[in-house]
Amino acid sequence: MLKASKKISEKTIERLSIYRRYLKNLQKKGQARVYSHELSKTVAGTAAQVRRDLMALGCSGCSSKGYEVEALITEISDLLDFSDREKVALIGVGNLGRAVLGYFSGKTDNFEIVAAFDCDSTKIDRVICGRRCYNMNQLNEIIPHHNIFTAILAVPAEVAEKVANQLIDAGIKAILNFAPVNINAQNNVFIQNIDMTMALEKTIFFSRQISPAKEGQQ
Amino acid sequence: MLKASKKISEKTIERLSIYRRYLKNLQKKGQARVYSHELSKTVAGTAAQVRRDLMALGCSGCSSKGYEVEALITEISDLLDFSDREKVALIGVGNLGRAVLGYFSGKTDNFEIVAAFDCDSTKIDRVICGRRCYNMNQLNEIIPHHNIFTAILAVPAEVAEKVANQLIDAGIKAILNFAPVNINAQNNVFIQNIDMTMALEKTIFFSRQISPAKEGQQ
DNA sequence: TAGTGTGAATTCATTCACAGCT
DNA sequence: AGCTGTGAATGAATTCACACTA
Repeated sequence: MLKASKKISEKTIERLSIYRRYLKNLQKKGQARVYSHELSKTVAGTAAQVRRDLMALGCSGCSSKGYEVEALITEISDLLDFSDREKVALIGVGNLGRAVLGYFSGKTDNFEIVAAFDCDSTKIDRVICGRRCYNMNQLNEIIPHHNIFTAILAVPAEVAEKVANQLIDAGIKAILNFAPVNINAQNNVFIQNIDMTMALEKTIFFSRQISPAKEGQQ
Repeated sequence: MLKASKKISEKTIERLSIYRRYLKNLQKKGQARVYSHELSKTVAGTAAQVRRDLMALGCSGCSSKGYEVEALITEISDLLDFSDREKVALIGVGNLGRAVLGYFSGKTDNFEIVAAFDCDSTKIDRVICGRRCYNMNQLNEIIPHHNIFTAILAVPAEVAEKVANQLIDAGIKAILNFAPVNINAQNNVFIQNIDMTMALEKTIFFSRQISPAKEGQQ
């Protein structure tokens, strides 16, 4: 866990996550090796870009007949994963929160949503998608107690910043934010936004543009 | 509608969408003017970046005491919107699709999800979140008939590419893709990905890094 | 005085192009 | 022959810095 590894760009981290998902599929199918040009298709990029990304990783098991699937998965996982199953909290169990919970349930092996929180008393203490829903005022017990450092924020925009600050006080170090507002986080906290409205407006915009190019990720 | 305007970058389009949302809030509150440094907070950017973005727009009503809120909204809307309420189709009415439908219902005034599609016969012809759910094999009638050019793809990864091609055949020009696979679209079609698993893995990664910076949008 | 507009400088990401390996 | 590894070139996005304006 003495990772550190000088400086891998965010863009590269994003692509490594996508490569890994694809590699795991290859592994399931029994394919032992991949070429960079094959991986490049998963991110709509070039082979050279893939090689650069893998170089940043430390690259390892490279030969002139492609990369070893299993070695790459191990390398990427060494970088991206800290514990076997990273614990994540979900804040906000409305439509979107429940969908997110459902979406991530079962289909992954390197992280897990272990607790959900809401302030709606009709949800508290109920079990939703297999997760117990806690009261927001229990944040300060449960988050440190379970050693949770990552939270998914799926609350209304009006309260997002306030809740984010509560999360940070409780020890959260990174937030995946679905609320359509910027969270002005103090340093030392990472905010990743998923702004669905912006993404859809952008998509609509390009639906009327003449022959634009491909694209990747918000 | 003879927009064209040489070349506005994707990043700028994204930010303009975000500025507009914020500007509409200001307008509701009755604020008539904004400074670039105020807008910059909505995207975790700098004032200079905002001014550049607005310059790309054509900028208009700028003075030395900030920008006019209403004029900016008009300018941005002239660029981003084509019709009053752009029509969008939703493909896949599972958990995620329903959440997306719920998320966008009512809360917006410049686009609307007018049709939903699924291949699950228990959903077809039912009304879900106020939208009639059609059979996938009706794509070719309904999409051209309603002049729909934008689709939200919320189907399982295994079928995403196949369905995307059906959409393109039906006349769709841009796709907001939630499936965790790259869609290898022919030219002239725009694909915007929202990869929630990648976004969460990235967030988890940074939860353990020492003091990283802020961030915007997938 | 406190903002905007913008050329120039900088930083960051991607692609090229080619040597080296199998 | 067809891949990888990588310095060098290019291109895109951002920030600097300062003249200009009300």
